[in-house]
Amino acid sequence: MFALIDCNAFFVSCERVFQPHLEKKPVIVLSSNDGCAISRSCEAKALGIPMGAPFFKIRDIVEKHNVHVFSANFSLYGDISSRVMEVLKAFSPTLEVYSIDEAFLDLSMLSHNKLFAYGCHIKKIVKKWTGIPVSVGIGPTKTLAKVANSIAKKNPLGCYALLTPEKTETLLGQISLQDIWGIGSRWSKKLNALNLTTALDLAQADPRWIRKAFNIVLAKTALELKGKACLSIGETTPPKKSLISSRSFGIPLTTFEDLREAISFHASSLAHRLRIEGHKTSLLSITVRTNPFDKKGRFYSNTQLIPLSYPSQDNAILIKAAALALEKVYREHLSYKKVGVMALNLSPENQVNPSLFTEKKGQEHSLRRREILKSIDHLNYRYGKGSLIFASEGVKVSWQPKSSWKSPSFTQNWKQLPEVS
DNA sequence: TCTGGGGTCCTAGGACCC
DNA sequence: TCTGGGGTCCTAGGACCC
Repeated sequence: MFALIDCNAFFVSCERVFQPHLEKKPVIVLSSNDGCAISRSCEAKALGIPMGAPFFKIRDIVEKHNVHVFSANFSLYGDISSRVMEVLKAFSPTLEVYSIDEAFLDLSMLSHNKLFAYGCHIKKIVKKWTGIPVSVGIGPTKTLAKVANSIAKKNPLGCYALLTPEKTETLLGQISLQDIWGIGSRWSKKLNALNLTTALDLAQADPRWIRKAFNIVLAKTALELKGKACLSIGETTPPKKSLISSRSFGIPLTTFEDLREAISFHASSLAHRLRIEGHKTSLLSITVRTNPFDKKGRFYSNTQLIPLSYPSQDNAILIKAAALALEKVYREHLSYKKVGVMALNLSPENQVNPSLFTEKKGQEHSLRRREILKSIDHLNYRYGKGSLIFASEGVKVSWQPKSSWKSPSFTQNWKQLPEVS
């Protein structure tokens, strides 16, 4: 049996932990650049603010009903998330952190009649120890635990266990396909066209036919709905396969120099994250694009792959490669809205695979580089992010994303600790 | 005026190998 | 006139997730 623990309106709940006066009030958290609503309290949902709504489209509701608005504060949410996960670890030998606000637990050590009470207990303890409200869904497969969780969200107890095939069948008959984990809008449309509309329809379809007509992913979902577990619980988090750093600009940029600064910033930030994760990259990819929503301007988007001659985690190497690639995709007279850099082909940093052409001198050089980069990381850790940067990143930062309503870093910065008077 | 960021997996097609 | 079988790797694109 699996349990899925999902934090309720997670980002909003994080803000509420440190600002309790926000309880029972409509609250939303915006995405980067204050773009879209990505977390809503249930009061905000009740006002008709949809998930992912662009802020300018809901501004009227926000002003009319005094909705409290926050810019995303991801360092705070990440920190609260790890506290929640730490608490959850105590409830099962196997915990899989699925996302910033969700985790699966293996509960196969419990007998069926104890599951529901155990779920309620988990909910109570997490709330008490972290301040975060969660919902608990329990089922014989991950997909069914997800279904149970969506029911738990509407249940005043915040917990629901899907234990018998009869109950499961009745419920699946009432759930439409697009509400099932792993089935998005495209596939549900295709399935509807084939006369499959409820989760039960898919559960009763022949998985071999699904495999043929669609793919292996959907066939597994169908089996999972039937109660046959195809997805196991991951005991360890597998190493990352790619890293991305990208941002939309606060105001559109046009000049090559401005874009190069933004690209350099992302390349630099990737190099730093690679060192933290203990990885090197041997393939970079940069992407530039104009505003896809701009009806008047011509939409332009382009990507360039850049193989490196050897795996690296050095800011200077990544910056140079990315800036060179920018020359190939940059077009004049366009208003760019976003750029990003991706690191691919990751390998462990300690996997020594010296270049055929690297001489002894080169080895010494790379040792020195490693010390320099270590010092940079240390200084930025001690004096704060961005204290020491590469000049190519630019000092004025023309592309700063908007962030007008960010809460203090309550748990990461001594100067911003909440005060009690 | 104003529309996020960071990931994963699968598939098809092309280029290449012996 | 007649031209194999069995593979791998890479890339782009499409779908999905939170």
